[in-house]
Amino acid sequence: MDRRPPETPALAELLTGSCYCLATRRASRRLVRLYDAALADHDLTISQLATLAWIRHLRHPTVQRIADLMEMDQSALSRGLMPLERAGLVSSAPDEKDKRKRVLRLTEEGDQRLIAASADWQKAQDEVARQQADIGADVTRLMAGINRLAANDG
Amino acid sequence: MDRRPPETPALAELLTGSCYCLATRRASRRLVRLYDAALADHDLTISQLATLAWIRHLRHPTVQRIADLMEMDQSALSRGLMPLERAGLVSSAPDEKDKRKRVLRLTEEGDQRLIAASADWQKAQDEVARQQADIGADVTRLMAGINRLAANDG
DNA sequence: CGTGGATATATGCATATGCAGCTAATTCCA
DNA sequence: TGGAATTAGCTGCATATGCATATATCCACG
Repeated sequence: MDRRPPETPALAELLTGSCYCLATRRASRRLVRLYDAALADHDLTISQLATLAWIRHLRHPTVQRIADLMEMDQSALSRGLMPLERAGLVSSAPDEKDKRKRVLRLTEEGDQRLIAASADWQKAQDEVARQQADIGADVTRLMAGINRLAANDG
Repeated sequence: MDRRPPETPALAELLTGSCYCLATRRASRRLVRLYDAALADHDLTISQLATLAWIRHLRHPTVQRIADLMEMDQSALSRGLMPLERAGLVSSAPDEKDKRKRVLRLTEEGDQRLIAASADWQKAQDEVARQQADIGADVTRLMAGINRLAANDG
């Protein structure tokens, strides 16, 4: 006899992979594994690479500013910076004009590691595009939809 | 004067949001926040809801089997089960035939919480679909592409 | 009937994330 | 100008994840 309880419509839908949240997270996990592996030689994760890139890009990079740009909680970024500072890739100093803020800066090594790793990031990116040429359009469409959701937030 | 170093093509691409990995992860973070908030009243995360749903669905749910289905590392699921067992929503017993395996089971309360929470999951899912009707197609396309990537793995 | 290889779990270690709450600094306004 | 409201950042707490590794089983083969 089958001891499994009867399915409900909602549970059935959730399990068939049609939950937007679960499906997207799954895709995210796969890609992160792929990109992280591509960057492993540089001892950087894709998240850390992005953080370094933002610090290099901005005129006046602070924790909150980067967190906003990466659309993540400031506390998460704050913690994410720790291994980078520990590794000597990022340094920081309080802002002269606003002592609450912490102004970030890439060290010489941080800059070099970022540049070197970005070449392997490009390889991973190209490889994904090569294997699945439409993915760019797919991701673009998904982000457009997601952005519309966010717009309704406040 | 502008102290920012010159951009490289790769870094420029990475920062403009065209990194498949970062874009997907960002979308994932947003959706997780949204669904987790929708489930907060039930003290469940979207991840925990999925885990409970799989346990309820399978004839013979074990850690590895569910990890495979959710496409995540077995150790991650193993840890994810802890709060569920601690909360009394899931119980387990060693498999009679194969003592290495741990057979999972929903408790009465686990079953009730799952059913109750799935109604709110449906609300979140419907709300997302309502605000962005195309998202289903977007996610489907993305997953199809991602699945093609995975096929090239082994 | 061993024993080596494969399988199922768990743990140590590290990053990734978010929320709540705390402190310091700044800003705004009466 | 002085206190309220806001802003930046941090820390405590909890889950989410993956990799490497240790342990217990199981299984197939000699």
